[in-house]
Amino acid sequence: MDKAYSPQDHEARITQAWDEKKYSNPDHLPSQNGEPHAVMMPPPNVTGVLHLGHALENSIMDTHMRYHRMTGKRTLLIPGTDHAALPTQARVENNLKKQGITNPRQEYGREKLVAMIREYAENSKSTILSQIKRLGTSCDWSRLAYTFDEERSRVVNDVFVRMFNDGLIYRGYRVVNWSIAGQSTSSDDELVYEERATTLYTFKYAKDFPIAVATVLPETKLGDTAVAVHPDDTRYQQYIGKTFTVDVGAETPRTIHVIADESVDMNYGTGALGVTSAHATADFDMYQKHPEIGIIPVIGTDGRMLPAAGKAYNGLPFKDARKKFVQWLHDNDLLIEEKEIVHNVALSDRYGDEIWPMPMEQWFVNVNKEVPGKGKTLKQLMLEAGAKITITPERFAKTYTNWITNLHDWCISRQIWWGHRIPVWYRGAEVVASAVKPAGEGWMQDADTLDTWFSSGMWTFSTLGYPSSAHVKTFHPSAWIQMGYEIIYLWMARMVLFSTYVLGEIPFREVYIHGILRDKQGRKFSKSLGNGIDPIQVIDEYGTDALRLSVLKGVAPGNDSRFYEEKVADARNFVNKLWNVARFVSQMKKDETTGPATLPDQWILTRLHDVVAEVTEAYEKNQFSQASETLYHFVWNEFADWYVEAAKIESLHARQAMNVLRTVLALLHPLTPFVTEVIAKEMGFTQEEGELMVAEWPKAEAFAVDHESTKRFAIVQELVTSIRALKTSFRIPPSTQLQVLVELGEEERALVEKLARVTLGQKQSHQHHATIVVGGVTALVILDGVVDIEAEKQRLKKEIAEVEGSLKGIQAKLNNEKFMQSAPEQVRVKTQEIHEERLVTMAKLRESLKQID
RNA sequence: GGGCGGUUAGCUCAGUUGGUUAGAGCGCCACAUUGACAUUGUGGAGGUCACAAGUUCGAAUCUUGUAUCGCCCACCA
Repeated sequence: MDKAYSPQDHEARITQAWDEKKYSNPDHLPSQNGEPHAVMMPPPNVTGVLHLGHALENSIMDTHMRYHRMTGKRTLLIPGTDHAALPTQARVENNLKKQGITNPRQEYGREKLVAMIREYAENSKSTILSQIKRLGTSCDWSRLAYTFDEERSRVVNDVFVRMFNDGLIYRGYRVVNWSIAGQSTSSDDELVYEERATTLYTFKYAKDFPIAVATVLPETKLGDTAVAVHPDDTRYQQYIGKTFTVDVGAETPRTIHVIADESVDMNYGTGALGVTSAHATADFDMYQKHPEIGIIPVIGTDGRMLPAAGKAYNGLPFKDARKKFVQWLHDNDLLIEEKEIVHNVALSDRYGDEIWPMPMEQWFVNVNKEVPGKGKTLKQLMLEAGAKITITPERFAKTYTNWITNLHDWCISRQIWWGHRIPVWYRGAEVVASAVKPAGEGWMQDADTLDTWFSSGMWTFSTLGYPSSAHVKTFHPSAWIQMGYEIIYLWMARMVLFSTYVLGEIPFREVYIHGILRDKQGRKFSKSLGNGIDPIQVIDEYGTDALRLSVLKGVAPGNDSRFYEEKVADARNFVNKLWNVARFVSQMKKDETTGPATLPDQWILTRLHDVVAEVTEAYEKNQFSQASETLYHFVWNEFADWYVEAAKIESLHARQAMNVLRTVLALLHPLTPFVTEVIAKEMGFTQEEGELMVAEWPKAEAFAVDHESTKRFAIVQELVTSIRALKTSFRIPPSTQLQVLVELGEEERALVEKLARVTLGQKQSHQHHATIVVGGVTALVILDGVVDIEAEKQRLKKEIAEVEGSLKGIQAKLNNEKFMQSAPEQVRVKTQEIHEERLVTMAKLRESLKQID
């Protein structure tokens, strides 16, 4: 074994070993009797390659999988990628635009552009898959899925047709979010909001119009059909129900209805709202309530004014129309006020341009219509299902419920080309939903494609060969899934929707929500900041095990965390520590590692009993941070610092070393799979590399608990630490062999002498000494000729003051009747024990001080 | 405007049902080249757990309020 662990020399080989063993495929597990335990990997988007967030996800998922696999379950982790319809097309188009192709769709046409996007997607995909491998993720590659492959497309079409026939998917004329740059709709959940300074104009439609309204988008006001006021507003009550004909400088006069609506805030602005039915979501809702007011779209999908805006405006870009209309208002003395305000602007998250509400014919999923045969709406089904899913941390359950409660119909049609084509066919007035072209001549398929979440929402069963049922039956619902909180709405909710509709069951039993990784300053990683870190580069430098450990340690579920190099370096050091412990153990003589247990053995086995129990519980609860911290501490501060040091003492050996190491490797394997595989093979725990992943999970009961030995060893530890501290405080070089008088058993004596570098019980007569009291044992450290007694006097006084302080608190408790009455027995007994021990310590320290005086 | 979360050592963060004198890593100070490891070892300094009130024998932990930072949602024209 090399002096230091070098991940670069081992990881590729171990990955290959895992590939050959195929244990990640449940059909190749040594035991086929385990309980099925399926987890679906959230498929990374092929918009790009993996970033650190994916490294976190893979670490979480794989640690979970490896633990459950070792406990004997039939584990299945399905890997995959997401074609990410609009985001991917946007990425490719934006790249082309940067290269000077201003209108890629016009330039290349549908077929050619789709081919270009496919090429880009395939490239990203293959990079992503190799990155997942390097992260050590034990997924079943034979079941690799892609949201846009043939199998998944078939499921998408099936489900669409079924929902269409059930009346849950409909085509409707409604206001949707339109991106001019992207020439497509966008769902409500994919808008980003930005605060921008803008001008708020207050004006009247005409001189004789009695009510003033305000707007930040004057050009849309050419399409106003009503003014809404609050029914209780005494200023405007007289006008409610009336109509006014106004000249807005367009070709034809406008008819403005004055309507009453509770949603109008009479204290805001003029207390009246100009209703632009066609270009505002809220206004469109009002139009649906009051259809008599009418709707006049004035802006086209290209961002230019429509003929309905009037001859003077027709064809003008909206920005020019804005100027022109404001000028007209000004010239006609209708402009009452111009005010600079900060306004929340909705932007397309992928194309970055302002979103325009536009009325259009689009496809929607109706969430408020009863599902045939279920007697409930999709919304109700989603709420019910949500209650059956365990979400960690719990607080996100509320987030989910709130969102579902406010859910609107979901616009699923997109006007981009990269994605599942809507399986709807038209011929004249006939409309048929079908995966394949209906029989007969003259059928035309809908030109639009489906929202990407329409396909990824079926991920939990589309990956299992649905609709053929055997596989679905075994592995659905998934046992567990992990995801970032930012996709609870986008993805989790949609998986619940499709699973409850299609299969009548929840998609997964448990959801583990993680936060996002930020940089050292707490900023999000982003392209524009240029603070991105390539996980593969981190792996190249520190190794996969170190990366995995560094993103899991010290992080609570659902919380964001910061990523920086020092953390990875720390994890790398730990991995190297483990390696060196193994190296030491492997150098021990074989006969030293068998035979009756020594005191350090009894102590470490007792500790191991507790550690196995703690770590198992932590993994069971997906407390990855807890598991890694317990193991970090045990391996470094107990196994290495005490047990291995004790093992160097010839008379004591360390017979359980192999046993402890074997157990530690198993416990650590889910977190640090590579180094543990290498060591397991080196030590002969496994026949071949790649087998540790199916080793049996350790059982706490396998390790004998010996409280008596633990106490004895604890005294040794405290004694050694105290003597070392004494040397430091008296500035005595550590190598100085002090004489110490103390009553101890043989094993303890050997340990203390070696570890504290002292000689026990040699010199009986002496002039002065320091006193150390631990666990009822008094040790006299002889200081003749080494240090002045005055120093010890000061040290003792400080020590006594400290013990006194703690005694006070304990005594107050014991003298408190209520404490004695109410505290549980366990706590009381413990407190009394400590009290007695402190009293003894105190007495001995005081006596010692007296002697000096 | 509504909802949620954070505030614990110089820094980054754990702290699972309330129970010894609140922990870790990094950083800092001092010491150490001892036969697994300098990707090291040993010892140490450093915290009134944001603040206030309350519940309790006992609060970092539960309740209420305040401050402050952050996130999400919302049709503020």
